[in-house]
Amino acid sequence: MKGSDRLTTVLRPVRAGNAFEETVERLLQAIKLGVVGPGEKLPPERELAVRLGISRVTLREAIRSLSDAGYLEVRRGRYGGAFVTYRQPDPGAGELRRALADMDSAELADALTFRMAVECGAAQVLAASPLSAAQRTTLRRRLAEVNNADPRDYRRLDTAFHLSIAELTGSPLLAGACAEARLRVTDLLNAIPVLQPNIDHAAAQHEAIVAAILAEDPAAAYRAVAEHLEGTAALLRGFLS
Amino acid sequence: MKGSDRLTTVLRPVRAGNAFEETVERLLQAIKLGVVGPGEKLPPERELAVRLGISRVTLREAIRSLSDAGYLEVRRGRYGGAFVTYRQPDPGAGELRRALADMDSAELADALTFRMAVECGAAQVLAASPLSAAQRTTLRRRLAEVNNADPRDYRRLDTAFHLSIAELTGSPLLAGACAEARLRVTDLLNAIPVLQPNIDHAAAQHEAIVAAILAEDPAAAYRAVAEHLEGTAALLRGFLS
DNA sequence: CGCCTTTGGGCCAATAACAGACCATTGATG
DNA sequence: CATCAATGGTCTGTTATTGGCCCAAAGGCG
Repeated sequence: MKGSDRLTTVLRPVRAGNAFEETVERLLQAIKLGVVGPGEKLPPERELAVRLGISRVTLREAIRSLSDAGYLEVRRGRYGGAFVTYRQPDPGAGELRRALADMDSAELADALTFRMAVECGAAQVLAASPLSAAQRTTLRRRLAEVNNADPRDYRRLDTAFHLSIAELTGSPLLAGACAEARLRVTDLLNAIPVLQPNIDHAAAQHEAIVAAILAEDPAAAYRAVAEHLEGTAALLRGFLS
Repeated sequence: MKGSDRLTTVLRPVRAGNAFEETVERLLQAIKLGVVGPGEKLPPERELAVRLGISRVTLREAIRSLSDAGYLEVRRGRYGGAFVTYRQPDPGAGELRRALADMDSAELADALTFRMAVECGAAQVLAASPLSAAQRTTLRRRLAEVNNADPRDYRRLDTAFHLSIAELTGSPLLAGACAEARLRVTDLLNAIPVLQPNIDHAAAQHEAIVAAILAEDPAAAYRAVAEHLEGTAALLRGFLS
């Protein structure tokens, strides 16, 4: 990006697509990030439409298309709803190649850079502020959850852990940015096989991140998060070249 | 924000308003951030509509309303266009109070936290990567521009300096996030009188930021940016209580 | 069993937004 | 002074999106 491209930075597209497409994308995010886990259901259409700021008709079209694509199963009547049927595919090396093929290298670099900046920033901000007992507890609980995760739930709880850090700062804007960042690489992350050595390694790094935040040491938090993210980033970049 | 509010983080509104409102907002950003300075003109309608991803009709309505509000002056014919007439008001203390009244305290805290995270992250990412000669030059030039700024142009060049850091990372997502963050506090910043002691103080901090980045020292970059932003943040917070 | 509540399903009329074609104005330039 | 190219101004028909209303299914409860 050239320095003179300031116009491009600010005068960028006002909307990413039409309401239908954006809604599909958003719901897919919720599903793939595991915000709504397998077997759970989305909020009722009427409520969800309000949350998303769109009409119920548009929402229903989006749900319909996700249901056609096999992500959701819709049931009518009381206690009905749109239930998540999606499970992360068990990834092989081919899976990752395929996922990477959907993304060009500039886009990948953008996403990785963005994620690095925003997650490091969030962790430091959190570490730089005095933490309440409740915040400490939440952080420790999320950490314990990832560490005890069933391998099938690993990605979901890992995401939950990372997002919690941003949410604990109390800034919805920051939490949204981290969710966005995570999302840009989810398909890739989900395509990486979850192996025990990787989990152990990540667990140690997660511990370091939490320790730095609890110690209210921003510099250490930065180092811990940067190291953690650099790991997967390097792995993904490696597959591209 | 409660930890269980993950739904709120991801299932947030798909669009902030209708196309017209969002367009007005975006153009106002470009004007207030000084991306298009006083006397300069916006890109031609046809081109701008493409950039913003909206129809020309909608864009024209937005331009019309900004022109009615006195931000723009539209001239027809070749070499015509929408020229920026807006100049930042010379602020007094009352100005700041008024600007703060438009924002509740949660919103302000959100914006300040977001800005802190995202600008610190950007500076660190930039400092953590090997810099090209061109990048170094751009950075130094922007710094010199702020330092030599006519007081009337100070805010604009200050914004340019901060945005450059994010842009130099080469990540449009990150640059967009920084622009967004800056924007959330522009009205407040513009309402703070620009006094010589403040300029001198900021200049020293800007020097420190650039020095840290050029030295490729992320930790120092974090400290420098955090200190710089904390200054204005504390000032603004002070006015609220 | 019959009713009630919650939830998805369908439909319709009104409005927003768009794409594209064409007109009008203006200043430079030959 | 006539022409041309770039630019804003206007119109028209089409598509997307909305809000509101009512229907249909399904499970719980008296």
